[in-house]
Amino acid sequence: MRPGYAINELVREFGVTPRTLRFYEDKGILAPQRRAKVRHYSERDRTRLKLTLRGKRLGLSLEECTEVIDMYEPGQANDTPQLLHLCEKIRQHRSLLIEKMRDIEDTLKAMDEVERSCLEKLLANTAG
Amino acid sequence: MRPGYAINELVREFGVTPRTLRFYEDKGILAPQRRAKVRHYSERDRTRLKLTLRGKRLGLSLEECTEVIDMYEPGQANDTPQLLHLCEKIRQHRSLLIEKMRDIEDTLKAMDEVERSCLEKLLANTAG
DNA sequence: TCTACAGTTTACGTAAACGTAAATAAGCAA
DNA sequence: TTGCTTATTTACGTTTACGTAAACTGTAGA
Repeated sequence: MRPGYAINELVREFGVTPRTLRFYEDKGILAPQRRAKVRHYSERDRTRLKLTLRGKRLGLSLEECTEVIDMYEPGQANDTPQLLHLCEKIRQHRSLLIEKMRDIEDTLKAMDEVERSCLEKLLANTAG
Repeated sequence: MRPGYAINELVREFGVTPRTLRFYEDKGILAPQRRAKVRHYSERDRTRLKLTLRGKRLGLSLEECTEVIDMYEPGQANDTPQLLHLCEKIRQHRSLLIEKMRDIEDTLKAMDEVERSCLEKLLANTAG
């Protein structure tokens, strides 16, 4: 039994349903081997799943997730035009991520404000 | 003409369609006044729209967005149980945001790696 | 060998977030 | 007032990302 994962192992580890894994397979995100119809996921599958779920948490669509994953697995992009194209895609995704970062920072600041005034009111309540 | 916004002003400013604004109205996110059937959006509407779109960029559903917005507009939450509940919601949302933050940082690091190896290859190409 | 059970396939269903088309109404310019 | 443009309403359509039910299969244990 080579290192690999049954469907239910990934299901438990990542808190998704089997349906989700099969759906991702349909979409070409995962490509488990079969031993008599039964799926066996590789380390690479697990990584791609992890990256996909991370992308989803950031609001990416599955298609965008695969785009990002494809950037991580440049495979054989060795000629100059392809490398330049990859660089450009990286630049774009990075600026999107930085925008999200700013969004989060702004939201966190605002929430700190709300919490502060909330605590003040609570203090006033216990004092009164 | 009091300070306010026509539907097309918001449409242009935020790059959404009128349909989106009407949809958000249906969902109770926006509540423009009417002058003979025509919508006029207030400053508050504009702010709520802005916060909604920010939330969407972070992968929140519209329902989650309204939850967050409601936190910003605590209105009259003055009794202790409500204030405590608000504090708890803040705590939860904050931890979600921090998780997203980490996701972004991890992704950025990985992308930096990919870019570096990409630039190396490019350099090798021009050198060869 | 029987069976319980985990996994698979097929296919229709669903919720969210709008898109789009058609008919109607309102505002504005000449 | 006519004509054009913009806004509104109604309602069905669409995409994404799965959920869910039904029927089948493979396999490990009693």
